[in-house]
Amino acid sequence: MRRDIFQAIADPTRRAIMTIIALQAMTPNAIADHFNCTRQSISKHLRILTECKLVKPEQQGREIYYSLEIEKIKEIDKWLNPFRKIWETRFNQLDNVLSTIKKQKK
Amino acid sequence: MRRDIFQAIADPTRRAIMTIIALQAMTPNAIADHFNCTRQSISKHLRILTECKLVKPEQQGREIYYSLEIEKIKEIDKWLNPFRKIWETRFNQLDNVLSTIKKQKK
DNA sequence: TATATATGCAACTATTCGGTTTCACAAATT
DNA sequence: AATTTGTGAAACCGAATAGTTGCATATATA
Repeated sequence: MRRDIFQAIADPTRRAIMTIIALQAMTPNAIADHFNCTRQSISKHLRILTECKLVKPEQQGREIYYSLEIEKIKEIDKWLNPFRKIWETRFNQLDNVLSTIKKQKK
Repeated sequence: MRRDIFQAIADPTRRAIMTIIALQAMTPNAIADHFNCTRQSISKHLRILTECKLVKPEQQGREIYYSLEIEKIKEIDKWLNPFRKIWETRFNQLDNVLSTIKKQKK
């Protein structure tokens, strides 16, 4: 059972759940209303998201409110960093090329 | 056959391949040297990465050099944007709290 | 207390996934 | 021309995945 954030966000339904509860915490039933699959299926997705800490359950009476653990999402951003550096460098290089052309025009 | 970037980066081997060829384009054989699985397995991963445009093949004689398509990776960054807004907002709110405390100390 | 509601868990199923082995083909080398 | 080298594709396999149905449990409500 691999269970890391990358595998978690691979599923489109789970990404959708993340988007929905980003705005406000919600119960599994309320979440399931947004999809045309069973509540149990959503429950399973929530378990996976909870296991890798992308989501946090909070019991309130017999209801459980799930909310986004925004800190965990930063890990994806962190993974992007080296690649971001590459595209920023390329952008700067393009910038240099453009300013060189500008100078030549002068 | 689902085939989007999120499913592509879900696999750790594929993420490793991306990191390796980020520095310089490489042939499948050269890439496979970094892993203890068969070249064919790497070839399969490269097919998936190519299909969703995260990687670009360039034939050179009988060799094929694979390089990173950095532009495509930006799509993940783009997906992160709404979440980034959330954590930036929270950071600002924390910042406000801190400056309020500071003022009170004065 | 009896019933309805909210939820998670287990068992099952079809499909997908990552890997291997085997093969085919084209380019380089002898 | 024969052989070696670099590569992709197909067939197969075991494990994982996403979904379902059915059940158990706990909290609210009548």
